[in-house]
Amino acid sequence: MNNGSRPDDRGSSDRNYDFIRARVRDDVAGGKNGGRVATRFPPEPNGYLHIGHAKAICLNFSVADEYGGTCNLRFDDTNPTKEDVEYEEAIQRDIRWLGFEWDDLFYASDYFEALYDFAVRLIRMGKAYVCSLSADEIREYRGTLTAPGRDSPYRNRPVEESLDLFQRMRDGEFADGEHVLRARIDMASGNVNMRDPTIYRIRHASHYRAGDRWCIYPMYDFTHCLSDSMEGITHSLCSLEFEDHRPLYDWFLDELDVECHPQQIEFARLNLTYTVMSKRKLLQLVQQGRVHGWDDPRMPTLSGLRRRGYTPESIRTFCDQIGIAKRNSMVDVAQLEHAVREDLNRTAPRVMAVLDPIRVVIENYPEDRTEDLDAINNPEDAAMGTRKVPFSRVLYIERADFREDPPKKFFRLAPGREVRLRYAYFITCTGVVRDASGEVVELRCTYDPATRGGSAPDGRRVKSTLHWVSAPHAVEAEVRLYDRLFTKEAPDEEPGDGYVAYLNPDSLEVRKGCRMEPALASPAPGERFQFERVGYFVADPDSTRERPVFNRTVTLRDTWARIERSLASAGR
RNA sequence: UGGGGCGUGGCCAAGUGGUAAGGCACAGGUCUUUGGAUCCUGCAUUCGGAGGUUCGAAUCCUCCCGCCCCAGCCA
Repeated sequence: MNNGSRPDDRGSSDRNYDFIRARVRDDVAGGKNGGRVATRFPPEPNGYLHIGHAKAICLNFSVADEYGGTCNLRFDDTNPTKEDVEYEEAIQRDIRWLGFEWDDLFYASDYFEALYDFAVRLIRMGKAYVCSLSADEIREYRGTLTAPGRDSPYRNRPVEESLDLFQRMRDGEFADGEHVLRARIDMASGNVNMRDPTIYRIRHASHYRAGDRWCIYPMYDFTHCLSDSMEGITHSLCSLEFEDHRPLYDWFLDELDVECHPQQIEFARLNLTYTVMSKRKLLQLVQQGRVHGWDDPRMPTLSGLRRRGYTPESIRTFCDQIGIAKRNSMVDVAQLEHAVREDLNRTAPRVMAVLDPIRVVIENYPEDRTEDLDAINNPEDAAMGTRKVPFSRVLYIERADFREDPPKKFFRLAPGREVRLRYAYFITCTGVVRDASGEVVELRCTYDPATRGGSAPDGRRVKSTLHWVSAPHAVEAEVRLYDRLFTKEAPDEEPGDGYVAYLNPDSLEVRKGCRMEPALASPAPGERFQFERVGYFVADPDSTRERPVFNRTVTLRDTWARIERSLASAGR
């Protein structure tokens, strides 16, 4: 295994063991499987990976890594009508991006021949039979949650007849739905999964990998456990809803008496506030055009988070912090945001960008003069060095950083007030210029030449520091401000497709005409920055030479916004 | 008396009979050329509820309550 090794990998650390790691640790200590650990991540290539999958990916790859084991990637591609190579490729890309590399790459579809043989063996043993009931009839015979089912009239079909029928199913002699192969278990079981489950169905559909070689396809329950077994998986980790399937998983492996019998262990899947996490709903958002694609930065998909500017490191840290347990839970998205902020604070270079510019003229600064001032690239990391930022007579600052009539606790620029321009000078506002409608369109200021670099020789202090951009040197850019996709914490809890009603109409705000320092002229797509005092941003692939485009990953913690809010609610 | 799970602070989550870790959030304070970051402090007399066992219970027993999953020829 060769994933990005982290400083805080378990092993020798003082971290707690979650119940799965505790179990693996005990199995290894007890010499089970010869002390070998083998896991796998088994997605169906029918959609894009999301942050919930990241939890499973981190678990499987990390557990293997922590015990010197292996972790495979296996595509559970047993339903030709839903799967596509586009999804397969996206899944591989996203796992690698997250920082993991699988030991072996497998496909359930490569096991079709072996799986067919296992099915034939079950028929010979009298443990499976071809059933010719219709889908509706099978449902009817299955009984209900509280009433036992009834035996299919085909349940005692002679072995030879089932064998013949199964062969002919494979040969394409029957139409979809005419027959099905069923395991012969117990129609009265309290566990509905054990009531003679279907293990093969006829599907005259071409498979994205197997082409038209097959017209019968194995079902998940049958395929999954045997695939795990054939791969020598020791611990088969999956989500809670498969708990009821474990007896069936075990039944197949026991009846077929295979060498390797993996232990299935279930854990709770991840739910995040203000988003939805089901592939079906995400697909619907894409298909209905409610977002711009699987990689829309508002999506909880890994490709969406990547485009949003999330780092793989921050997602891994997040997965580590939320833990693994069996109770259904809903993690606050603030926890995810905390993880990126923490990572980006350490690694993102600082730059100055004005998202909602207002002109500032420094009246006592010479018209034709330009200075290059030194700015620190990252105060958290001196090794990232410094850069030069041009300063001139005409600048832009953030419109929100000026108030003609400043409220209490507003420390920024106001008439007669002196503030610092970061890395530049102290300036004092001397007046405003209005347009015909009376709106302030320009600020007039003076600067103190003695404060070059941002500190006053006389020890004079100012209460705030503003970011700014020199107008003649500014790069014009587009900035996309993203917010949560839904207005409700748990849109998923709405019945049916009710979640759509809670889409946040303000989840995307496009700002054009933003002004940035020259360092932002031609960013590489995916390059991340902290716009000082504003937030973390990433260059979007839509960027062009003439017009860079940035996506807001997450805002900085904003104490002023909080004060403003409490001031407002205090009823002034 | 269908089967299978789960209940620890606002949100995650350790804890497995010896007297409630940690993270997020929140609230104060420190520091600061980002109202960022940092650092400090506070934040469950109590573990769904009620009984019981015990010197001692979130942990063991009994009963009760609540929530989630399962009746695809999906995974």
